Order: sequence, then C-alpha cells, then structure tokens
Amino acid sequence: METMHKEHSQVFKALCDEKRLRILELLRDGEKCACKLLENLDIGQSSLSYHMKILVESGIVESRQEGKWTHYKISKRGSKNAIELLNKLTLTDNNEHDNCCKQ
Amino acid sequence: METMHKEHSQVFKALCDEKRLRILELLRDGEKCACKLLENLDIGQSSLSYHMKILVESGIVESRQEGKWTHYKISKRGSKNAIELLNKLTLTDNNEHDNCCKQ
DNA sequence: ACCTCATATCGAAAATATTTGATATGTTAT
DNA sequence: ATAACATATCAAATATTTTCGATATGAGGT
Repeated sequence: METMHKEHSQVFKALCDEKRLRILELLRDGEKCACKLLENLDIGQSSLSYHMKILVESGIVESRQEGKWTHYKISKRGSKNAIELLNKLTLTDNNEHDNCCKQ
Repeated sequence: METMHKEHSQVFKALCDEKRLRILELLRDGEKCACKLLENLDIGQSSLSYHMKILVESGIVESRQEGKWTHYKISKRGSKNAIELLNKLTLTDNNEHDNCCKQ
C-alpha cells in the first residue's frame, strides 16, 4: 500500500528535475546517444549517466545498446503509463462527501 | 526557456513525494480540511502545511478558507493542465531523425 | 594483448528538500 | 479583551538528491 505510493512517486521523480525535462525535450525529436545529449547539456558525463538512469527506471525513457554507444528514446508505453497514472491519481470520486469541519 | 522547465518541474515536484500522493488519495473522495488530513497522516502539523503549499502552488490542489479552517480539494483545471503538460512533454515528433552515432 | 573511446559506478562534497519545535497570524467564542 | 483553536511561517536539524572527480567496465580497433 505504501510501497505503491513509493513506486508511483518514482515516475514523477523522473519529471521533477529541470535537467531531466531538458533531456526529454532533446529526445522528443528522436533517439539520441549519450554523447549527443551531453553536447547539448551543461552537465558532466557522470551526471548525465545518473539522470538517464532515473529516466529509464521510471519507464518514460528506454535505452538500447549499440556497440559502445547507448541510445535513448522516449518510451511510448512508459509515457502512456505515466499519463494514465496521473489521470488516476487526480480523478475525483463522483460521490464526494464533504462533511468536513463546518461552523 | 529555462524558466519554463523550472515551472514545469514544479508541477511534477508536487507528485514526486509519497506523502503528497497519500494526501491526493485522501482528497480523491472529496474536499477535506487540514485537520481531517492530519488525522489520517503520520506527519506533524507544520509538515502538512508545507506539503499543502507545494500541492496548491502546483495547481493540482486548490484551497478555500472557511472560518478558521482551510479546505483542500483536487482542482479539475489543475489536473487537466498537468495531464496535458505530461502529454506534451512525452509526445515525440513524427519526423524523428536518428542519425546518431552508428558504427 | 594493448590502447582508445563511450558509458557506468563509486565515494565524497555540495545543493535541495523535508521535518521539527517554536512562534505568529487570524478566526471564533466567552 | 482574553482565551482557545486552526493553520501558516520561521530557523535549525536532518535527510535526500545531485554534482564532481576518479576509477571501473566493456566494446572496437591496431
């Protein structure tokens, strides 16, 4: 039950950092390898690696090895999941009862 | 441009904490005042206040004063915005060109 | 086998976020 | 006016995230 919230928060943790949003923006126009991302970002190599791990673990980005390069792209499945999750989390019940603290 | 990413990240920052997801869950079945939330959460009063501020500032939750009580509920407008934002951030261009680092 | 390149991982430092306890603010009741 | 209550704010302590530099891993090329 509490594990569920932790799991869900992971998805949004991927999106709550400016750098990672910038990375997503770069990935929006197609798959890119780490070195191309690095060129367009103002961060170090190990830092990029750290962020990519978080994005991949959230499911929103997927990675693919090709020789010595790692290619990253936005995962359609992962994004769809994230959107559905957000939808579920903010959907209010129809029979809302607000019998709370009135004067 | 960079401000935009900061602004966007604020929305997801609201969702990347387990406690705040638990709060959203409580709000899903209707508007609640802070004291009712406090009863159902394992955190202190000032801590709740801190989290509610983050949720309200993200637009996902809206607050309403009634006498000495503050009532909170999930904002339909705010949730819709968040979902649209997430959709936009993860939507890939159709003309993706992956001419990146091949052997 | 050895070297180079691309990326991942590690531990320590730095930056940010969260909790806590104390106090302030604003509302209602007496 | 005073007291009681609900919530907000503050500063300090604590916890978590992020960065940085160094090193490890793994693939290719010579």
